Amino acid sequence: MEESSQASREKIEQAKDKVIGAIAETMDIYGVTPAAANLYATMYFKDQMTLDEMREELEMSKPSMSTSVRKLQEIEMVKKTYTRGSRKHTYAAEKNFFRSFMVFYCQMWEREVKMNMEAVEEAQEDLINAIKDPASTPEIVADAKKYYDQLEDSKTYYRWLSDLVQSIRSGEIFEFLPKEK
Amino acid sequence: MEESSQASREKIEQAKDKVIGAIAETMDIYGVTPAAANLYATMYFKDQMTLDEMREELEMSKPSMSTSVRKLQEIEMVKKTYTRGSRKHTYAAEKNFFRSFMVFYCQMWEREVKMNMEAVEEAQEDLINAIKDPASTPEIVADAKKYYDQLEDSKTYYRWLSDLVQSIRSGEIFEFLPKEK
DNA sequence: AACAAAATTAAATAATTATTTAACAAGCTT
DNA sequence: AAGCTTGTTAAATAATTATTTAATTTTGTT
Repeated sequence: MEESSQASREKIEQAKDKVIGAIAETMDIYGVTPAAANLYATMYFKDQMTLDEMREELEMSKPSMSTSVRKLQEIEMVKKTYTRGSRKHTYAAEKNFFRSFMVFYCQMWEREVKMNMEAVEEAQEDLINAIKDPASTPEIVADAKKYYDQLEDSKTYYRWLSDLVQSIRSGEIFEFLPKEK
Repeated sequence: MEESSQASREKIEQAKDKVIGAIAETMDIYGVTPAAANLYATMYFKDQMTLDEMREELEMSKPSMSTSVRKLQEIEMVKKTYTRGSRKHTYAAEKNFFRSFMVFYCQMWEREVKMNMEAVEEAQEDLINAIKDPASTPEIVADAKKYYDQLEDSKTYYRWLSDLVQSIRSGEIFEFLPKEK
């Protein structure tokens, strides 16, 4: 053994690896590839990294690191950092989980609300046409009304989800559910 | 044309298809296969369905319907219904999106909190050992402390997420963010 | 402007995941 | 209990997605 302090260094590495493993494993939630999940978890304990350092540390190809970083930037879990002197690009992990939560879920929920609300509105138009059409039998009208009401009901949910997004974005939610208790 | 009311029937089908398409498309969020997503969206406009009706309607294999239904049951977006008389199993879609939201996200977030909290607690133990170890150099101790504090900070987020789950489960959140405005 | 280094894109391969067909097991009905 | 219907499991195939190697483009330095 060249130095007894090496044992402590290893304990630290072990500790980090436990957390890196857990974060990477739960990151499938965020719809990222295993490479991106591992990368974020690794970066979580680093100040900043270049693509070559990532490749070295994860033992993966540079394009894989490049696409992973881009994907992580999209959901704002990684930000580009400007380091003068070095001409390599440097990137840093967002370490504030609250911010990651906000960006990721708000983005996702807004897409869901937008897409589904649009479809619902269009569908309701069609249903109204069927209801108003004099050629429609009473049975058809009843059916159309039933679906119309079901869709109208679903809008309550989409509006609520939209409100939730607003409340997270504005930080209002933390008045109701404080970060520290 | 055998009956002019057919045009209205078609308008209704068109309307449903728009919503079915949108729901199925946004359901990748819930980590289900395309088959399961399509199935749920289709069931959303039906009272209840048997496996054979699903196979017929989606033009897919019965085992595919069987596994899709099971997956949807796991996240409680589909429930088994008991229909006397028929010996075929029948299933119904959960049509209350609030309930689906609750079950899905609470389940997911609880898993994330549990896994990551456990890893963090274990890692912090290791770090304390490194800090207390007399063989550790001052540099090692400083490093270990830095990581310890970072992990301690992350616990604030996990506790908050856990509170959010509680608040959704209990319905308390709807006092702050009402369903209808 | 020319060169070198770094990053990205494209094409090919590898790995994973979804779906189907075929075999099996469980559940009713007579 | 035998036989038919329904549902599930297992193995094989198909489709998709992730990753790599190779080629190209971009960026910065001299």
